Amino acid sequence: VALGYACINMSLDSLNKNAKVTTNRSMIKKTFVSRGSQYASQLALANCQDLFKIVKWNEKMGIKFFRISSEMFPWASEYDIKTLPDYPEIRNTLEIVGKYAQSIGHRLTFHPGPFNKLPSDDPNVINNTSRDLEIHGEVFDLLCLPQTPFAKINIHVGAAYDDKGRACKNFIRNFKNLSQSVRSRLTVENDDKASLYSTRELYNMIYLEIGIPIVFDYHHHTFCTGDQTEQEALELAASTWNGIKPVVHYSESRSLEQKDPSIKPQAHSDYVYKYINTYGNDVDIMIEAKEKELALLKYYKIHQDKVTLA
DNA sequence: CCAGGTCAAGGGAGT
DNA sequence: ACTCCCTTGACCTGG
Repeated sequence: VALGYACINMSLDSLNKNAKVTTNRSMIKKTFVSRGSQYASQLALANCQDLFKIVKWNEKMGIKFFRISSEMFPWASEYDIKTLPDYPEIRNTLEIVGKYAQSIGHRLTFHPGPFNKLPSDDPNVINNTSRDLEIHGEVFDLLCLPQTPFAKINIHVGAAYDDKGRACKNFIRNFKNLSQSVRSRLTVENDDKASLYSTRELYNMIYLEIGIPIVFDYHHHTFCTGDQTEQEALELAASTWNGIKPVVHYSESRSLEQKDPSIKPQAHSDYVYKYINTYGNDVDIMIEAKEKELALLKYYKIHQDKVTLA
């Protein structure tokens, strides 16, 4: 069981402005319009170089699991990465990072954003979604990571349109048009509202049709159980990974942590406190907490007697 | 240097 | 019809 954290390293990101280490350099549209992919290239290269620093920092701390930010290439949908002025250096950097990560057993994953809507009927939406997913596949290929869900690209189904059966059929049809680079890595995650997809629904409507693994999210499960216990849903999801170690997501309620009922219950806490019960299953746990690796290390400290980092 | 306003995308939910 | 929220806050401007 490896513990992981997502996208931002607080320890390195909160250094002073010139020294900060981050993979999230970005820009608003106005800046992209005026400065274009030249500037995007600079930001992307700096992001890739800092990814290496984060992975090395993780290794030093004993952490073996990290979610890469989808903002590494700002405005990536608007250009071809291979045409960037810094492409040779970017490619070289990513190859070094990925091979280093593989050599030390450090797992890297992606979680593209909520605008990816594979169930859509709108060809423009499908184009945008495919484009975004393909970029994630391309970056994993540049990192020389395996075309398996070990390097997962995890998304939500994304829509129900009052007809989950039809939505999932669309999802599957559009899935089949994606490249091998994406299809081989794609996973789906259970949702945090009853109107969307429980683990059981993902199993029946997605996994049984196309065999892609399910990421079980503990916190989401409490809002959308599909009439399964936590253990049942976790084990159903874990059964879909076909030899690759499953990933689960863990977070706790911010509303309870901050003792503020006005915060919506789905929001994530700064830290996590409870022991994460995996019911004896060998899984990697992505801890989704606002304080990132600090939350991970604190969790490890609290539960040191029964938890290992990796 | 800082706080406050703003920011690509699609869908769902609350107003 | 409008606004906010979501993977993951970060960018930019005006003071």
